[in-house]
Formats: sequence, C-alpha cells, structure tokens
Amino acid sequence: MKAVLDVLRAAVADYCAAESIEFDPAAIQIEPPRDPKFGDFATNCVLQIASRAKRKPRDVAGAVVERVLRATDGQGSVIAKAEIAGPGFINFTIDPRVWIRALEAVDREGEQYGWSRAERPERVQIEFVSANPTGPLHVGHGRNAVVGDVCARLLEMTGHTVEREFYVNDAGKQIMTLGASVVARMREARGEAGTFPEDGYPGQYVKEIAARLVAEGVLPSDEPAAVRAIALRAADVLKAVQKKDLDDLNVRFDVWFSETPLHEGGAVAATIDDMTARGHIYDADGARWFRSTAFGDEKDRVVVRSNGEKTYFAADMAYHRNKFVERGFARVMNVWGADHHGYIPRMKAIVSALGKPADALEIVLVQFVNLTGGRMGKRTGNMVTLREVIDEVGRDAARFFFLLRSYNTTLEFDLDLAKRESSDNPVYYVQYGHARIASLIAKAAEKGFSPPHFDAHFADVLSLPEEVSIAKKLQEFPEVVRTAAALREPHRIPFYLMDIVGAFHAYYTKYKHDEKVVSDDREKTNARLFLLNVLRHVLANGLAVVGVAAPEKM
RNA sequence: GCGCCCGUAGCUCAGCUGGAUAGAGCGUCGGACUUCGAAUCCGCAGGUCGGGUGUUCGACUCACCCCGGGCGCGCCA
Repeated sequence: MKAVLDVLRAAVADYCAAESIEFDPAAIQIEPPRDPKFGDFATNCVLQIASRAKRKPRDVAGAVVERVLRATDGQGSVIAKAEIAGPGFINFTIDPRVWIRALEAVDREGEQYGWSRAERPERVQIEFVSANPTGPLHVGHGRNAVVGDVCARLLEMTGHTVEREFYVNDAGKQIMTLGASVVARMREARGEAGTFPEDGYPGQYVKEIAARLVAEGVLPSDEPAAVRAIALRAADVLKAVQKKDLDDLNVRFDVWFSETPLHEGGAVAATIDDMTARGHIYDADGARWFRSTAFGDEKDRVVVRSNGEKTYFAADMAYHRNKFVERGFARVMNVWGADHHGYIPRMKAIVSALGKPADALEIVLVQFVNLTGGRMGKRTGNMVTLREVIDEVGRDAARFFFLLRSYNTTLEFDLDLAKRESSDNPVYYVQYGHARIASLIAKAAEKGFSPPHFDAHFADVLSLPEEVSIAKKLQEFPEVVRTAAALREPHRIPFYLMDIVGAFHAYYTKYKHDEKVVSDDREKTNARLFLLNVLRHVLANGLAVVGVAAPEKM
C-alpha cells in the first residue's frame, strides 16, 4: 500500500512540476474502492488536481498513469496494473501475492492482532448504565451497558487506559420514595393499616424486599432516618441484583461511585463555593443559580432551591468536578439513554466552568429498544427487564443484538430471531464460522496436519480469488477497530465479522468438492490451514472485543 | 413553539465522516449435501436514498426549508 502511494506521489509531483501546477503530493490518498472490480486501490487525486488547474481530468490522469507505468516497468514492482476509470479515477491492481505475504504479520501478532498504540494515549473514564438503585435493570440499560462496555474495550484495544464506572444515585428523593414504598409493603406484610405512596415503586420486588426485612424483625417507621435506613437496605439489595444482571451480560465495572459521600463529605457544598468564587453562581428569587447560559445552555440552572435543598444538578456538578479535577481524567465519557439529551448543554457548561474544554466530556446517546417476538409481544424496552431477555436469548445473542445497530438509531430487537439457531441469526452465523474452522483444523489433525506458521511460499499456493479476498479482509481488521474506537461506533465490529465470516462460508462451500482444505496435496493443505487458522484468530479477536464467546463446537 | 435522533428494497439495517452502476440480511420464488460441519451456499425479483432548493467537477453523505416518526424542554431525580 505504501509502495503504491510512493509511486503515485512521485508521478504526481513530476507531472505537476512539468505543468507548473501547485499541488502537495502529501495530500494524495489511496483507498480501497467500493467495488473490488476496480482493483485494490483507487485515488481521486486527479479530480482534485484537474479542478484546481482547470484541466480535463482524463488528460491529467493519462499523464500520471503514463509516469506510474514508466516507474513500474521494471521487475519487482507490486503494481500489476494502473488504469484510468470513470470520470478520472486511477485504479491500481497489485500483485495478489502481496496480500498473502502480508498475512505474516497477522500470524505473528496472533491474539494481539488488532491491538494498536494510540498516537496520543489518554486516560479515559467511561460512565455507563448508572441506573437508579430503585428497581431491576430494563432492556434499555442492557443496550447502554453493552455499548459502554464495548466502547471501553475498543479504547483499551487502541492504546488508551480506561476506567469503567457506575454512578449510584443513592442520595436523592427517589431513594426516599423507595424507602417509603418498602415501609408501606412492610406494613401490608404485617397486616397493618397504611397507604401505598402515590409515586411509589409498584414492582413485585419491593414486596419481596419488604418481606425479607419483616422476617429479619425490622420495624416499619415513618421517621425520616428510619425510612432512609430501610431505603439503603433495599438499595443494596437492588444494586446486587443489577450487578448480577450485568455480570451475566459480561459487563463489569472498576468503580461503583456512590452519590451519598459527595453530599456527606461536603464535596457538593465545596463545589458550589468554588463555582461561586469563580463567578459562575448567583442568587435570585431565593435560590442559587448556575450561570450555564454563559456556556451556551438555553437557561440557567438551579443548584440550591429556595427551600435550601441542593438539586440533583448540584450533585452532578460535584461529581464531574471529582472526575476532572480530583481524579484528573483528561477525557470523560457518559453513556446515556436518548431521553437525557436535553442535559448535554448544562453538563458541558459544568466542564467549561471548571476550565476544561467542553469536548473533554463526551456524551454517547443510546436510542431506545423495541422488543418484538418471544413471549413479550411488541413492547418498548423499559417495560421489560434485562433479566428476562438474558434468560430468554442468552448472553451472546443479547450482546450481539445490542451492537447490531448504530446506537443513534432505535433498535428493533427480535427475540424470536435472537433465539433461532440458524444462519438467520447473525450471532450464530459468526460463531458457526469459528466453530466450523475449529472443526476443520481438528479434522486435519486426525490426518497429521497442524496449522503452520507463515511461510513465504504460501503466496504461490493460495491463489484462488476467494483466498486472496479473505486475506485482504483480514488486513482490514485493525483499521476497523481503530475506526470503531475513534468514532465510538461499536456496531462496526459485528458488521465486519459478518462480512468476513460470510466470505469464509462461501469459499468453503464453493470448493468443498474440488479444492478441499484438507487434501492429499501437502502444500495446499498446509497453506490453507494457515489461512484458516489466521482467520480463526481474527474471528476470535473480533468476538472478544464484543465480549461474545468463540466456540470450538456448537 | 424550540432542541436532539431517525427516515435508504415488502421488513430490519449498512454505506468507511463528498466519489464510480446505492449494498447486506430477512421475507418471496428457484436451486445445491454418497465427500473437511446444510447452524451452510448459489441464483431470480425488488430503489424518485421522505420531498425540495442550494454548495460542488461529483451529494445517500454537507447547508437551508418543508413532511413524517421517536424523545426532550421543572426551584423533579
């Protein structure tokens, strides 16, 4: 690829010098064309030069191609063909053996293939899920969890240091509402009179927790301190349930950050003082306001209400000061449900007020999930618990399906499809590809073959177009990972896996009679085992990034 | 009313941050196992890329305006 680029740049530089056109050869890029029939690489640089110099594109292209061909006339060039196409593209076809030779690195890097070093490594904190400890997780949290988790894995894979955090809102009014709900259910369980709070949590789980507390001899009470103590007991139980759900989804956190200490330790008050000293907070109408409009928000936000209570937003301010200042993260990511998008400007305002660039806080907004099929009929995701989905379709299918759409589009989650064990189901399709290769290798072992490491002469043996095509795709993997990480778009990984595994299935079926992988031809058998073994590693690495198993057998 | 996301084949979605004749899968229909895994593969059909202006050599992609769907606009958390 670099060899092609060098030749092209030299040719363009020569042409531009001869025609006295100003153009920086460094700006020239080559990329794989959309359609493989256009060759291995294409460049559109001629179109840019021609439009700037007011020449006809095809004339310019002709002159450049002539120079490229002259430069590659001798032996030893990887460029097999250079031709003009369409409105003025230059397409390059390279010697197919180059793609096979490049597998040397894929083989050598093994489990590390796809990992890379960042140009500027960062210490990134990513906060996700952060569900209130007032109930079980629902499907929306599941999507949030997997998107956040895979973003974290992708960042680690590209050389960043990542800390995963779950923020526990255990200080606000909703925790007292939980407490009041439990107290009411405790009275019911004891056969006492009482009414259930209007805004209470109606779930069955509240009754179960109440029953447990009653059994332990805890007495219901309306004393705020008692209600809070009961609430915290309930929250602990619910937190454990959430943790178990996440664990079963293969999602784990480094830090469970509780809101309460921010209040009790004085961080919220200190943050308000600090912001006041910097002139970002003012008094009006008996309340204290954060001047977020100074940083682009549409209105200022209350941090202390006129009744003296600090708002949830005040705690958020302290929490993000903790992230950026106390803990010194240069980059902070928050994964939120789409319904929170209105909070972005005020959160960015906090960051700006702390003297950090607003870009240092990234918000990933995950759209909603609609469930279809299964036992649930059609329902929106926040009615169905994550637990039900994991139990019904399994961890691997759940994770894969959550990643199957870009997170800024609503996800239609088909439970029937996710359960199906056939190629309709993308997760089985990919896993089956991995298992099928493992099985082939096992079969070969029975005949005394084991997958070899790279050998240069494979380039002469692996000459079927499908083999070259698979080799090419294998080399895209690190770039796919880097792009997915840089754009925070985890869905690119499953799409890549489906693409390359499809190429394998097609290759396998097409040649299963005439050009078998394991045959009497030792050279071909070894070369093909090498190719498939490398492919298996890439599939395993790709499945590992998305946290899905790569089975040997299914 | 204002703001964010979405609108691409009958359905579900990609489209590499401006490139060539817009791609998959599912579904329909028709094919392929005496042989390394048929949990697979091959083929046919299917499109005014929601509509319109503009920028550009070139627009699914960028800008603006409409239309349609989802979500949000508290001294709630």
